[in-house]
Amino acid sequence: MATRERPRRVTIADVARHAGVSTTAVSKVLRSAYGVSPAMRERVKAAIEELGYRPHAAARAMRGRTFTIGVLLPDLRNPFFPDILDGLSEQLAGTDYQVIMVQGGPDVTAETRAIDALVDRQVDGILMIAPRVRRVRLEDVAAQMPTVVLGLHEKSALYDVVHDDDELGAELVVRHLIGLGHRRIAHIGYTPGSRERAVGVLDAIRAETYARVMREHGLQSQIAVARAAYTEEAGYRGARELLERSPRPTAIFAGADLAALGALRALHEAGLSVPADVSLAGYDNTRLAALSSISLTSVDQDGAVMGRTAGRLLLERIEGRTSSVRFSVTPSLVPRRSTGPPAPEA
Amino acid sequence: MATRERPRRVTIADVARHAGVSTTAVSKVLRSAYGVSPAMRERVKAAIEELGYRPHAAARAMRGRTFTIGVLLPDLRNPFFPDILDGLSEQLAGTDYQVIMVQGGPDVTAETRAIDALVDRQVDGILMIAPRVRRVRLEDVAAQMPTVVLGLHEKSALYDVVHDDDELGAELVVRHLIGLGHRRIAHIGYTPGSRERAVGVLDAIRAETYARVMREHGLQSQIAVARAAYTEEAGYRGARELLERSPRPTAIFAGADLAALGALRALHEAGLSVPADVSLAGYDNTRLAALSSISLTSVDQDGAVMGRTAGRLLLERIEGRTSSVRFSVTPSLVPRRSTGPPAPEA
DNA sequence: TTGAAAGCGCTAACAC
DNA sequence: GTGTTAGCGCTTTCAA
Repeated sequence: MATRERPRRVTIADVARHAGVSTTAVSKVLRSAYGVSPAMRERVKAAIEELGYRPHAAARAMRGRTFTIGVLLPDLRNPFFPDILDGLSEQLAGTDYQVIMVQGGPDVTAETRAIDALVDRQVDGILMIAPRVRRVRLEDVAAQMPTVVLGLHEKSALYDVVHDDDELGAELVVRHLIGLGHRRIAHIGYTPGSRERAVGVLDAIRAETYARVMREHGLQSQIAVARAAYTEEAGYRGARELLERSPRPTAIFAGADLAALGALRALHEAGLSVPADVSLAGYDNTRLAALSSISLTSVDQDGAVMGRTAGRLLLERIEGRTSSVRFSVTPSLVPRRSTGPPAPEA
Repeated sequence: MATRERPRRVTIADVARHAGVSTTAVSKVLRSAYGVSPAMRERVKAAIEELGYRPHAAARAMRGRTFTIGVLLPDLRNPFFPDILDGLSEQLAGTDYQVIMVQGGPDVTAETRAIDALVDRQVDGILMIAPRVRRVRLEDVAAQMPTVVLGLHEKSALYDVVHDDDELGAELVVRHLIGLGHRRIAHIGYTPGSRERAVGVLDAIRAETYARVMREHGLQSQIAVARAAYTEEAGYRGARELLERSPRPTAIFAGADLAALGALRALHEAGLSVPADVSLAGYDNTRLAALSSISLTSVDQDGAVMGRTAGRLLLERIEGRTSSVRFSVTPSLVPRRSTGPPAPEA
C-alpha cells in the first residue's frame, strides 16, 4: 500500500459524536428506520451534512445491504447493451441503488470470474445479460442473492428471466428474406463451447428458428450456418466463411447488428454490393443500423423496457419476493435498404 | 430482504476448521505472506479447494485490499472506451485484480455519484476516464486511493495522468482540411457546464487547437463551433445547427467519431453528400470509422496502450509509488473517403 | 512457525 | 425514543 498519509474516512461514530447522539440513532436515520424523533433526525442530518459523511459500503456489506446492483455485461462493444442499462438506470433513479458493471469476456472462465466478483462484493441484486455459464452455476448464484437473467428463455424457480421473443424475431427476418425471393439464405451466429450452455440462450434460439423456418419452406438443403459469436470480428470471419461456399448465399441473416457490421466489412472486401449481390439483415435495431449509409434491415427489441423490467424485478426480489417471474418483449421487423430481391440467376 | 434460506458462505473459519489450523494461517496462505510452512500451505490450499472457498471482498475491504480496480466510464456508447478497457484488462491479467465499472452519465452530479460509489466500495485503485468534475474533487479522491486520470492534460501531484496528444491530433485534422482547400471549417465539441472543469480536458483542448490553427491560417473569421458532448445525439444536433448557418461550412471536424456519426446522420437528412458537399472528420479512429460504407477520416490514438499504461501506473501506486507520472501517446491522422476537396464556389 | 485476539464501520437485537 | 453491545469475515499485531 502507498505509504502516504491517507485521510481517515468520516465514520458513523464521528457523526454520532458531532451530533451528540448514539451510533444507533445515526444508523437509523441513514436507513430511515423507525424510532427516531424528528428533532434527533434533524440534528443527525445536519451533522452528516457538515462532516460530509457517506456510508462505507464495505462495512454495510458485512451486515445488511450494499445498495448495489451488479450487472454482468458480456461485451462492452455491443451497442445494444447500453439500451438495457439506460432502462435499468431509469428504474433505479430515485432509489439509493448504484449500478456496478463487470465485463464477461470471451470465454466461460472469464465470465465465471466476473460473476464471482459481483457475488464476492456482496451486491444486493445481480443482473446477468446473456450469460453462458451452465444453469447450475446460475442457480447457485440465485440461491445466494436476488437474480435476474436477461436473454435466457428457460424458466427457473430461483431467478427471474427477461427476454425478447427471439423465435418470433428470427422468424420475421427469415420470412422477410424468403418473401423477397431468396432461397440461399445463410445465418451467422451461435457458437456453443464445451463448458457452455447449449439450449435456451438467445443466440441458440435465433439459430434454431432460422433452421426451422428454412425447413418449413422446403429449404433444408440450403441451410448454412457460420458459427460465430455476436462480435464484429466474428461476424467478419463468419461472412468470409460463407462467401467461400459455392454457390454463395444470396442473403445473410446475422444474429446481431454488431455481427452484421462485420459481415458488411467482409462483403465490401469481397467487392460485393448490398443488397444487389447479397442481402444482409441483423438483429437488435441498434442506432448504427439506422444510419443512412448502413441502412441495415434489423429486428427491433425494446432494450429499455427489458432493462426497466429487470430493475423492477430485482427491487421486488430484494423486498422479499421469492416466486419467479418471466417477462417477454415482442420484437418487430424494421426493413431497410440492406435487403432486397436476389439478382436473377445467371 | 428475501426471506428464503440463503446458504451461508464458506468463510475463512470453515477452511481453518477443515484444515485443522488457525484462521491466521489461512489468511497468510491467501495473501502468500511469510511465516507458513510448506506442509501447512498445502493443507490449507487443499481445504480451500475442497470447500470451494472464495474470500469475501467486503470483509477484506474492512482491513486490507479488495483486489478491485474501479473504472469511471463517461458513456457506455462511445466505441473508443472498450479499447482502453481491453488494455487495462490485459495489464491486469495474471494478477488477482478485478475491474468494476460505473457509468458517469450526462451531468456532473451523476458523475460525482458514480465516483463516490467506487470510493465507498473501497476499490484499491481508481481509473477515471475523461472526468468532468472539478480538480479539487479529483485530488480529494486521489488523496484517499491510488488514482489515474485518463484524458486530462493537467498534471497533479496526487494522481497520474494518461492522455493522447490532443493538440497534435486536432492540428493534424484541421491542417488536413485546410490542405484540401477548405476555409469554412466548423467544429463540433466541447460543452462546458456550470460546475464542470473548463480547462485541460481533452475536448476543450481539441476545440482550442481547432481555433488556434484556424487563426494561424488567417481563418479566424471562419471559426464556427457547435458546442456538443461527444455523443451521437449531440453530434446530430451540432451538425444541424452548423448547417443552418449561411454560408454553410464545407467541412466539419467532429471531436469524436461518435459525434461524427451523428453529424453524418444530419448531413444525410439534409440531402448533402459526403465529401462532395461537406467533408467530415472525426477523432478516435474507432472500428466504425474504418467501415467501408462510412469510411470516416479520423485520428488514431492507441487506446489499448493508454489502458495498459493506466493499469501499470495503478499497480505501481498500489505498491507504494507516491510520485506522480504523466504519460502521453502520439496520435496519427487516418485519411479516408469522408474528406476531400471542397466543391468549387458557385 | 503458529495461533489468540483486537478491531475495521456498520446494523440490529435488546435493555433501558 | 434512545443507547449499549455483539457480531459480520477478514487482517494484523503480538505472544507463545
